[in-house]
Amino acid sequence: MDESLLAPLPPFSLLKREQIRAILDHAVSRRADVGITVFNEGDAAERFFLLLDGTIRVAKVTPDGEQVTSLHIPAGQLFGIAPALGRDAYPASAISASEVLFLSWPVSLWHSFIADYPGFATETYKTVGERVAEMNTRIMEMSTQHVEQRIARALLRLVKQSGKRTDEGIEISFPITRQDVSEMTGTTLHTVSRLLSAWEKDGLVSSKRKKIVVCDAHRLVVLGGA
Amino acid sequence: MDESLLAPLPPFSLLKREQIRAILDHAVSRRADVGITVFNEGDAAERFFLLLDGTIRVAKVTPDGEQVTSLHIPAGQLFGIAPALGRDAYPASAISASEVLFLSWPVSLWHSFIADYPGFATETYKTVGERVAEMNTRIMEMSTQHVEQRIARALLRLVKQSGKRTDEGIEISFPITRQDVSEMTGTTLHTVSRLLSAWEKDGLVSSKRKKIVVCDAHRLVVLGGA
DNA sequence: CGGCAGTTTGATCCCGGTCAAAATATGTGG
DNA sequence: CCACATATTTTGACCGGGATCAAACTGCCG
Repeated sequence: MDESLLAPLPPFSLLKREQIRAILDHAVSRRADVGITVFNEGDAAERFFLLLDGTIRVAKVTPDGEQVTSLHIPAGQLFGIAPALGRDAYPASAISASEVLFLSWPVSLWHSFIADYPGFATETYKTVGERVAEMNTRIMEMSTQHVEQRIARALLRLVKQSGKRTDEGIEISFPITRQDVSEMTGTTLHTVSRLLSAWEKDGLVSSKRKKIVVCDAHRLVVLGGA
Repeated sequence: MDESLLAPLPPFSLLKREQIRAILDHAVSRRADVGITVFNEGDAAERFFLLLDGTIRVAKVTPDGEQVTSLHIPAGQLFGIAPALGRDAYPASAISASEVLFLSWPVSLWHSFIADYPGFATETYKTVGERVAEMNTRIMEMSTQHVEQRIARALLRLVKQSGKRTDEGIEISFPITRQDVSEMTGTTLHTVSRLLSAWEKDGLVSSKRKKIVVCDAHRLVVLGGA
């Protein structure tokens, strides 16, 4: 495990090489296939995590078994940072949305990280702030917008966060089903399917099984409502 | 301004009397009538606040002027804590939902508060954590539940947070209109009105103009879905 | 080639939004 | 204290977006 992996990431950007080395020496690394649950909502928050590669889906399950995806976490970000918010249980589950590679540390180290490494706290809370802002926006969207606009925005968010340029357009870099999109937007896979079909006919997107490519982001933005 | 006002509040509970005195000496206090905007979404985050009395409504406005209420803040809590999350602008507006009394400090003091007063940071981030959890729940509700359940839960949340026992039941302690409830639940005042009328007929609630009393919380919980 | 996971498409229904209007409080100035 | 203006609430009629139900279709993997 090389220090240069962590050096460019926000939480560690202000640290010296030997500090990063010390942090790495305490880390446990793990790889997981797509669809693996890293931790479950309600579990005792015993570790916190850093995603090195892949995408993590943060979801809650309703009493009657329906999934609701509240957030996607791209490579390079911390996740499962319950201890930073004074919680002793994870408020949601973390599931790999692709093959993933991540590090983790016991929460007992959290306070020493904060104390010993300047900038670590600041940078961490900045990502918390971004996620709060994103959740706030989601709440606003769900309250006021129609399904079509919500799906358009959801795709744009994914594309911005983890899109890969291809010759057709920008592709979402992890496998994603209609069902997944419906869980992000509070609809049904049927509605998502109908909409994507229509958009494909218009040349807005192009999708295969578990794959979505946004061809005309600009028109999608318009659909989502300036 | 007396130190004993702050002593029992979470962010200050671990501090010594003279520390609280020092904090108070830097504070500006202000009173405001109902409906006053304390700060606006997008404003430069120059101060952070502590609500001493009353209730604050946190809201965003959609591009086309519709309001969405994302949170209610009860007396005793910090608000406008953008600096804690590394933001330089407020992500939402704060409007008084009743007559309010609050203190505020310039953000420049934030870091010294954190550095000088043990427990202040921890307690602050704990409330952030609670709000994140609440927003998460809101997102889940909006995704999966029907209007009736959402309104039931919204009322229960308000009643839990700032309910006052009366002989009829538990009363929401600040003036609240059908419109307000609709902005919390992403519906229309018409639907809220119809529902409250029906519930009143069933003896679940009792409401006057700008006033809602929950008479049978238990049955409301059932309506909201275990 | 059979079977499963994911997708598409059609038909139908109903919750809750929208439009419209009246009824009821509250406040204000004369 | 009354008359009028304004804010809030109530109620009815109607309609449409999107959920639900149902069934067929299309890769893809063993």
